[in-house]
Amino acid sequence: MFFESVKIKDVKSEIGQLVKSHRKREKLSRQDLAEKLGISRITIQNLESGKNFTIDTLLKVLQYFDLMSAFNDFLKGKRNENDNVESLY
Amino acid sequence: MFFESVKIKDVKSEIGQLVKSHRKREKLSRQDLAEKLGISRITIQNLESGKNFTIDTLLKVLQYFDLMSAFNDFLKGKRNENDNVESLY
DNA sequence: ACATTTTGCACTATATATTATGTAAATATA
DNA sequence: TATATTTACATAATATATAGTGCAAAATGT
Repeated sequence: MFFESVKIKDVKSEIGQLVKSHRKREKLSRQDLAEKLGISRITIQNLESGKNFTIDTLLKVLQYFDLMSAFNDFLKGKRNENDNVESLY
Repeated sequence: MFFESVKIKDVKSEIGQLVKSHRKREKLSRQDLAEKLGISRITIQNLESGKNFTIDTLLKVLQYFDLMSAFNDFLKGKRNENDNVESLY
């Protein structure tokens, strides 16, 4: 019995799908979204197609689609989990 | 009445704190962690101090601290939420 | 107190993310 | 079908993330 591990490549692809899903939902072309974020359409293309990209690029996109606060909460939760591990015993 | 918005800078700082928290918990120096991930201590320093960095760097760290799968689930959840919005009505 | 390790912050060099542009294929629209 | 728009994939130039190094300050351990 073993568990398939999620690969870094998989997570980058998942991010790409997430962005594409939200972009399509608002009927925006990559060019449209890029202009709203002040970046180039090539960067959106790279992000959506699983290439490497910077955290700034990701956060600009999450911010535009109102996902940044949820992401921040996710991070806080994981930090608190960790901080409280030994204090539980 | 208004809500304070989370800034991109804040989220990057939160990531830095999360990484530092997990690293300290395992009593690793930045050099130690960097070697385990095959990157430089400078990159860990930049990540922990709120500078810009790449998604590859973040995912290597999350993978090491067993947070990558949870992050992937977070992304999947946000994609499914979006995909199901209009099909609900 | 002392020695050792870790961290913070310079600086420089290298690797690569980002941008701009062009072109062909794919998709959408009339 | 015909037209317009979007996307995929190159190339080349620029901006910046990453890496290597040195050194002083801070933290840690004995």
